Amino acid sequence: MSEVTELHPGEGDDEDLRAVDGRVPGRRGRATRQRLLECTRDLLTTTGYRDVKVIDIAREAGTSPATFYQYFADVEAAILVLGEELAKEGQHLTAIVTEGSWRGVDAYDTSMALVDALLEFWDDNRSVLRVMELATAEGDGRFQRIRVRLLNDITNALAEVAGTARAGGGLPKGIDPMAQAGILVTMLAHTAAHQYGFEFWGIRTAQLRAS
Amino acid sequence: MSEVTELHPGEGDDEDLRAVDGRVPGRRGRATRQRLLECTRDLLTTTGYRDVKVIDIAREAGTSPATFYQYFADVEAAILVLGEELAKEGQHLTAIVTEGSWRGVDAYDTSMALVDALLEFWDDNRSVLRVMELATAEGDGRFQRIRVRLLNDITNALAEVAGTARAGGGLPKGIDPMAQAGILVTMLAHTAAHQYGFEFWGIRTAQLRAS
DNA sequence: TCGGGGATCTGACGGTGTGTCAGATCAGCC
DNA sequence: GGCTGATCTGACACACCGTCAGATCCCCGA
Repeated sequence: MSEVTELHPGEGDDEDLRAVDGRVPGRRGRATRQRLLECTRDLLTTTGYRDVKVIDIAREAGTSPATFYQYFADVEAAILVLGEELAKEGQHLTAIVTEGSWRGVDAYDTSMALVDALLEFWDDNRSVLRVMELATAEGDGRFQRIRVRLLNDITNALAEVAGTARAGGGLPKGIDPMAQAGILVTMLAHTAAHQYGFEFWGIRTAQLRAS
Repeated sequence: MSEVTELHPGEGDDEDLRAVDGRVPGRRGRATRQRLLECTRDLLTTTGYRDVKVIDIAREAGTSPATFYQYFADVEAAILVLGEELAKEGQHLTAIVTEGSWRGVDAYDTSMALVDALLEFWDDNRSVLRVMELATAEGDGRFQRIRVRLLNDITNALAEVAGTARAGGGLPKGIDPMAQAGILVTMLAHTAAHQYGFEFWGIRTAQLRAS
């Protein structure tokens, strides 16, 4: 559990990304694809999800719509990839949980660090994440899977800690750590999203977490 | 606080709904408008938010796109109205809080009733509500206002109860009841949305609420 | 250095959806 | 029946979608 790599065996370093026709893109192609992705993300923060048009992404990226379709089936597919990137990036958060100290007073600091990092992460990527929420809620399995993967990394780590704490008598038994951690994360996310007295919740949940 | 009506003075019985050109619709017009609204809701449960097209709504309602635009500026405007309807309907939930008993063992039952009602409400209207969530997150003030109004009715009631409980020493002080209730509701909503062991959370939050 | 050939891009097109008129249709009333 | 305002819609100009075939670019071997 100390290694961060190789969590999803079967996938290579890079996803087997391939253009629409099944070809494996070269350097130039990957660059274009990346540019497209970044423009998608930008537009997503600028414009509402419903108003993100392929043509705008292409224009922004200095290319043509046809090129976009060379790499993505539709806008959602692009956002999906952005989500996958986030899932990877989110593993930094796991590190905080696994590497931090959860003994005694340290637990509080670790909690705070986690909450801060979580909030910052969500804040930086809210535009993508909220689409993920919607798509998941609408039953889109692809997004659902990524969402679960993203949350799972954090959740697993938390669950482990919670398990330890429970063993020590600090936490009540019979509470599914998964569900608990999942809700906690969602809660934090929404706290961040809706700006309900930040500090307050940061502290409260931190205390809760530290049990 | 025993009356349910007249919570928003200044608004008449019906909103001053008027067609695109400023006219006040008659009987037929209102019927068409309503039909359009229902079809919008239907399509929203059937199709993804991004794929709800005016032309489909119109077709479904047995009318033409032009007619739709007679009553709504765009699809979002229609959904907004659906949201307003929900805000009104949601006041039933308030009744549970204000009219239920919060003394002793009864508090548990009341909690359960509230949670059940809340979950059912969210479940029945999730398609509209999740659009509200997204639009709110995207900074759309109109949706944000409705969302707040909807939550506020419940939140206010809960906050009052919480205040009472606090006076009785059952709850810790220093916790903003607003924030608490708000999060609670969001939490429940997401619990419902993502189907994390329903029963479990129902019980847990109920206990929490009953302090 | 100079092609050759695959990788990459794009113009162009048919199809669908948008939003707005002006005019057609309808419903209630004298 | 015929008038009048309310309601609806055909038609249009415009925008976006998604897909080709072919143009362009770039790498690599000779």
